[in-house]
Amino acid sequence: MIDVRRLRDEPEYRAGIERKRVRPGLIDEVLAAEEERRNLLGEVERLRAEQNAASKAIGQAAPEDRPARIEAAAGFKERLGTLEPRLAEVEETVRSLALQIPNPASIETPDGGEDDGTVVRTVGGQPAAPALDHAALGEALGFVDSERGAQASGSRFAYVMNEAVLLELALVQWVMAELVREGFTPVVPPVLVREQTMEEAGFFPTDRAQVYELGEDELFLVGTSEVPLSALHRGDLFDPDALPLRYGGFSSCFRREAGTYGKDTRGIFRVHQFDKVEMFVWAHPDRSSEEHERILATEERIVGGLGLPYRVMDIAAGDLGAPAARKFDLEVWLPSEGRYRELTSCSNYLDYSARRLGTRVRDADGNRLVHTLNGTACAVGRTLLFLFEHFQEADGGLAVPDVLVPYTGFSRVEPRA
RNA sequence: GGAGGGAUGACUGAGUGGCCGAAAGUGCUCGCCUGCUAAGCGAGUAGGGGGUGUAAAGCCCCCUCGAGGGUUCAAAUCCCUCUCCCUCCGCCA
Repeated sequence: MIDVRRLRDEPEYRAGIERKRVRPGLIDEVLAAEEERRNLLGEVERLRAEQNAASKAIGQAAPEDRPARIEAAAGFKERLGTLEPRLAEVEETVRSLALQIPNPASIETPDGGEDDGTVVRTVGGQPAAPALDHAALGEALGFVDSERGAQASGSRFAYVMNEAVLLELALVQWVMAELVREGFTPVVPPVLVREQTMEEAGFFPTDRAQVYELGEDELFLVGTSEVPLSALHRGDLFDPDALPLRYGGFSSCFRREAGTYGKDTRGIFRVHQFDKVEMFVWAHPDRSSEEHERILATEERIVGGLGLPYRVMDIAAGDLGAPAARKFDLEVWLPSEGRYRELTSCSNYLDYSARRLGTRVRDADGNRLVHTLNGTACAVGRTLLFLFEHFQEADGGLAVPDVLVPYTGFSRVEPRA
């Protein structure tokens, strides 16, 4: 949730919002509702003050004076009875409008939309396409069965099998070990959460269409472990030296992929269910930018450590998503498509999510909201698919990246006869 | 699934209708004391919001005792619903 006061008082804050895609007029609607709220609030508070004074006087009055005073005080109750519901209504209006407003883009974030991100750096080359693309290799080596997946669960579901599973487990273990070395606390979080958790994490109402819902139990399947990780410190008040707190969550992720019909239909590039190791950091508000750099560096160490060629993109304002103020993507070269595709991503939410969560840090001049950041340590399925192309060998076999060999116990998968 | 007990400030914990935003203790801050440290002594110390200040300070007010609603002139305290924690029984591993 945004800071409505800053929206009112700081032109730069408003400008950061306007650089994202916002429905015209929305901002002014919130400000108008907020002004009405404050006017009503003043009235209600004045009445309540009078009522409180009258009630207090009754308590101190002699018993024989009380009946008359009680009768006189009864009037407040009635007047408040009409004003308070109006105030509640206006407050709800402010809230529901404010929830629709995205976090302002950081001043460093480039202008524009999907195609306007800037390349920060490029690491590695752009190898030619191998004999089989990732989907064909997955099928040929018995790694992926999309057909049976579709029979069991529908399109965009797949069985991952054989050595691909061992590769997945190796990836998770290696990545987790790297994170632990960096001071991250490993977590396997709940993947079903309440609506409130979705909202406080910054996903509802804006991304509700992407989320699976279990109506019977009023629970939602998370699209990333970022959601339950954010709930881990809901309402907490930290001492400054407790920060930063770094968590590495491993979980399955579920996404409806609404609005992606016909996109990325081959293989397991875009599926409804995948496993992911996610970084989530609670940072002191003065130091979130350096934490962001640190998360990015960790992502580069992981992707680079696997030997995948990539480039780092500074994502443009219009492409950030509601909660992020700044975001870097790591795009890896996908030889079969001859272009870079997103593999990991890291965002700084500043106080956007922390405001709803009520997570703060003690500070010399008052308590402040903490900043939250998150980044993909390893999107397992998609990482596998890049390996299928980059580590494919001339005979149709697959080499295993050196860093994973200690975890797989084998260094190559032979082609099938 | 059934029965009961509980949730109070950073933490422990008292408080059954007005004198309670809340005893006491711990922690923390400042001061005193003290070769150093520990201990001791004194004072202060909840959060959020609105108003008034150019700003900071200050001042005034409102809300908050798990969450939401209700009763009452008045609720931490009484009633209802929800969430979470604990104990017992049953069921499953």
